[in-house]
Amino acid sequence: MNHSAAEPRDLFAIADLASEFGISTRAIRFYESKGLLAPERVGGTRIFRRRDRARLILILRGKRLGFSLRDISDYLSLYDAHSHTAQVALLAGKAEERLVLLEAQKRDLETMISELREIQLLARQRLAQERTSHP
Amino acid sequence: MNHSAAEPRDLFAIADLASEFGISTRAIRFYESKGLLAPERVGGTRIFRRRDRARLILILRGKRLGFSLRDISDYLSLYDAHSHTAQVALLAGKAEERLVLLEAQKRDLETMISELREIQLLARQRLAQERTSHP
DNA sequence: CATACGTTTGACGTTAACGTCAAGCCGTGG
DNA sequence: CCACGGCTTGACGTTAACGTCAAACGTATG
Repeated sequence: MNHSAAEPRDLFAIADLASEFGISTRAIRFYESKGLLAPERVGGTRIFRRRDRARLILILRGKRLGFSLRDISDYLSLYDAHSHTAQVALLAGKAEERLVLLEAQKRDLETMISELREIQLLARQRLAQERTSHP
Repeated sequence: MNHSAAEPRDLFAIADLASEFGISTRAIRFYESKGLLAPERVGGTRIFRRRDRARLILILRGKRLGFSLRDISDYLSLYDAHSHTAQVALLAGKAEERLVLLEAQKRDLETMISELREIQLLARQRLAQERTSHP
């Protein structure tokens, strides 16, 4: 019997992660070149462990949030132990700024959607009008 | 006595709009080159009216929302009368997609902020610990 | 052994949305 | 008249985040 229940893998090739997250191997190598990842090597080949995979997940979340790789790099370094409170506060500040932005965007977008709905309504009315006037 | 109460201006130079909205004149010319604006000309000089100014406001809102100039162009054309319902529906779709995205981002960001707060808490504790162990 | 596959590095290309000159036109003030 | 400020077009530069080859290597397989 196995000591582990789920037995999650610990070793990944670059293509494994690429396909799992729907990104290119080029992107992953690019992140490494920017210092966001540091997989081990066997010969020349990159070997990724769960830790690297976790970092990649954080990277992708950061990207979804619209942060630059530079920002994400700073963020990741907070997970690497010796984070200074000042640094953390700074990043938390950036995150909150962006949250405020997001909320404003959401309002803008809701405005936009209702404008579109109104235009749509008018267009539909126009169509109906044309049909009744050209029978 | 004037027939208008507020008497809003109707003619603007490119620099007026640029400074009003905190963008460059280059940007405005760029938007025109992409067909998003079509100010009148007096000689060679662009003259913007309220209508152009209104379009610029829509452009900037679109940009805040992360839409490409191409998307914004489509959106603007909806205001130019003959919008087809299909087009409107398509853009409303895009807007809603993005709204869903924004809501997901907001959740992601809230997660991120609480992570940062936690890291900050740990860092503070570590600092306090160091102070008591090195008096 | 041949070939096929996955991997590597390196170099160059790409896209969007402007920024940054450069050179020239135009009307005004002194 | 001449300088000045604001406007014009045109051309080239910039940045981020990869994409797209190319050439070479290692290894597993028939």
